[in-house]
Amino acid sequence: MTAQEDPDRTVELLWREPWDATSRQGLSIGAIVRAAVEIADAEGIEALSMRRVGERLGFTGMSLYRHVRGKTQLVDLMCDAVLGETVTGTVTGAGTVTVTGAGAETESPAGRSRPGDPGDPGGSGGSAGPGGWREALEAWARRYRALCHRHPWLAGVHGTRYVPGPNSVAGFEHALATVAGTGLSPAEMVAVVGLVGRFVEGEALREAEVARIERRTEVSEQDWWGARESLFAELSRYPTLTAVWEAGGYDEPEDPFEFGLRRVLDGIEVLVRQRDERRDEIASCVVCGATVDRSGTGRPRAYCSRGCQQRAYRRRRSGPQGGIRQ
Amino acid sequence: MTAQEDPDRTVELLWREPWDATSRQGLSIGAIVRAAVEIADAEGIEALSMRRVGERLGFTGMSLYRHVRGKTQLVDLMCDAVLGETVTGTVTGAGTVTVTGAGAETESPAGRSRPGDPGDPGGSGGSAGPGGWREALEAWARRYRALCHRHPWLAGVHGTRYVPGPNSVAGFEHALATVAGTGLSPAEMVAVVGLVGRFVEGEALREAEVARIERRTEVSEQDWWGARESLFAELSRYPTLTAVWEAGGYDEPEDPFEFGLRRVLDGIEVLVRQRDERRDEIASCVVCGATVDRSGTGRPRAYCSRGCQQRAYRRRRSGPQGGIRQ
DNA sequence: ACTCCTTGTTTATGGTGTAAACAAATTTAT
DNA sequence: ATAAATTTGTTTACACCATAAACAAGGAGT
Repeated sequence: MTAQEDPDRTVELLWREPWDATSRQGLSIGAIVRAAVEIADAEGIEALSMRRVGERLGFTGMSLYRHVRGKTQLVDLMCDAVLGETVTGTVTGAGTVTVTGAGAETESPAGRSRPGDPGDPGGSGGSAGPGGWREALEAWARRYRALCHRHPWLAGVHGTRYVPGPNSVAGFEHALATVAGTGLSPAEMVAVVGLVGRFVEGEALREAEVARIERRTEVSEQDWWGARESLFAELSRYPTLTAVWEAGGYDEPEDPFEFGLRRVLDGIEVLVRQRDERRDEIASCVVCGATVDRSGTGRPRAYCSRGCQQRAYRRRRSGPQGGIRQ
Repeated sequence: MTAQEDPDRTVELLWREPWDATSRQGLSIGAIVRAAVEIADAEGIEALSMRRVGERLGFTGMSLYRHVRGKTQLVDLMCDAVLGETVTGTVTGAGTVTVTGAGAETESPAGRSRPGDPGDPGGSGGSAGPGGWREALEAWARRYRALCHRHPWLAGVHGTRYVPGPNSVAGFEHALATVAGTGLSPAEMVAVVGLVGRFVEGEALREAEVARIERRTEVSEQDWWGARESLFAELSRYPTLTAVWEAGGYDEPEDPFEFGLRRVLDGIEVLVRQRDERRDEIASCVVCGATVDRSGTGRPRAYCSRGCQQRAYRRRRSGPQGGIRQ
């Protein structure tokens, strides 16, 4: 979903509006989002319609439009609501989803999770010392996957212009912290987190689809493929495929998530090791590339001079080149 | 899409039916699929409807149902049609898509590509000697990505029960051949190809979505994020994110595809090297794990005894454990 | 000439998101 | 207290969508 219209209103809703403020006749954003999540969890995102949500709450479908701009915005809110789940908490039951959306400035008592909190989608702890980044990043990936399992529609809904809410950003912050101090450049850190995040989403998407179809058609993946004899008859003309098949390549398949995650993390580790080698070498200015004095103590300098520091600042002010995404 | 109903009919259509057989009043499967691809290419998959396809051909929407079971089957056919494109060929123009579906057994003159053909979606050449697997696999990934660029709906439509057609299988065969002879186990070969394939699809999905939204809303990704000042105001409380931002992590972002592909291939290379080390060591029986005699010459044995070979055979006969997917 | 089959059309059903007009109730201003 | 304004939910309407079912017309086989 894309929040195509009025993303600023979505930001407002996500970050500054109290979701539990019930209107005169009892409708509230929190209730709407919660009902929508319940429907999507139980029957899939394609079963989610404005009418369904409204009627579940005892209203008409159109009543929602007084609180929410439209369906795409509702989905945006659903995403962040769900991303705010405590990792250990129960999930899809009626009203279990924590959708408190109290103001960010006001330290509300029933406040939401903050970056670094054990309750954020990132979970506990940052990078646990040098070399600990891998365990932490892997754990983050697994928690994210578990979340996608609990809400099978989530992975299929994350768009490129998804407006990030507090819970989404908290998770991203945690993941970034995970690879901080590895010697990766800032851009590489962002890329690493994005890569792992999209990997998880991709795999979760498959897994969710398999589960959904198996439930709907009541025929397992294995049975379905086993019944495709008319297809297998055509496959004997492909030598490599046949060889792989006959060598038992499909008897005990690798788990796609486990296999993929290991490969991706291995690939990242290769990069980290590369950067690690150069960490102690001469640093270069981020702007002009000139060598930077290493005083040996304190925070290492990023710029060779005040001039370059200022140039970097001006460049930043002109706006980002790509979106901030999880 | 899932081909939920009557997949055997889809197999029939993909592998054995001639698509160019025009009926009395001029409708044919080939024409239908071609028109559908044109619409989806030009206006996105969400603009594709049975009515649109029918009317583009001068018929009603219902007329299609005499040739195609329903929309999901049509999408399945579209996939394989598009997967059959010559890599170098032109693309989205009217009628350029090669959707010849002549029989597989009969060597039709305007026949489709075969595994290993330079014209298959896999492209030319298998693994180019030892160590060449990486270049070949990378090239395959890039071709697949290019295909997804030409048909932005493709990546978002590949499901787990997608019925593979001849072009799809040819591409898969090629990719498998790419990693044959690396010392990977058959199951690992399948997993590697699946990982890379899904990575490409995932990235292509994002790229397609960005392009689609940018075209529809006429505001670039950069401009859109630049306009989210009300959001940025909230972000200063996240220390790592702020640090990354201030260090210029978003000034020159890594290209997600290039970065990710390198990581994934690096990760695979780690695995390949692991297997390579053990290649010359003592092999173990695939079934019972016992050591296998290495005669030193000829094809290395996979089983320790005739008994284990037979057991493996019976296990294979009972059907596959997972689907064959690209 | 008669029947059967193929193919395209018409009609109908139940679903979707949401714009616009409307009605009631509460809040605010006077 | 009274009137105006605002909020909030409802009704109606529109333009789509996939597709089931009945129907009509033409060709092929006998």
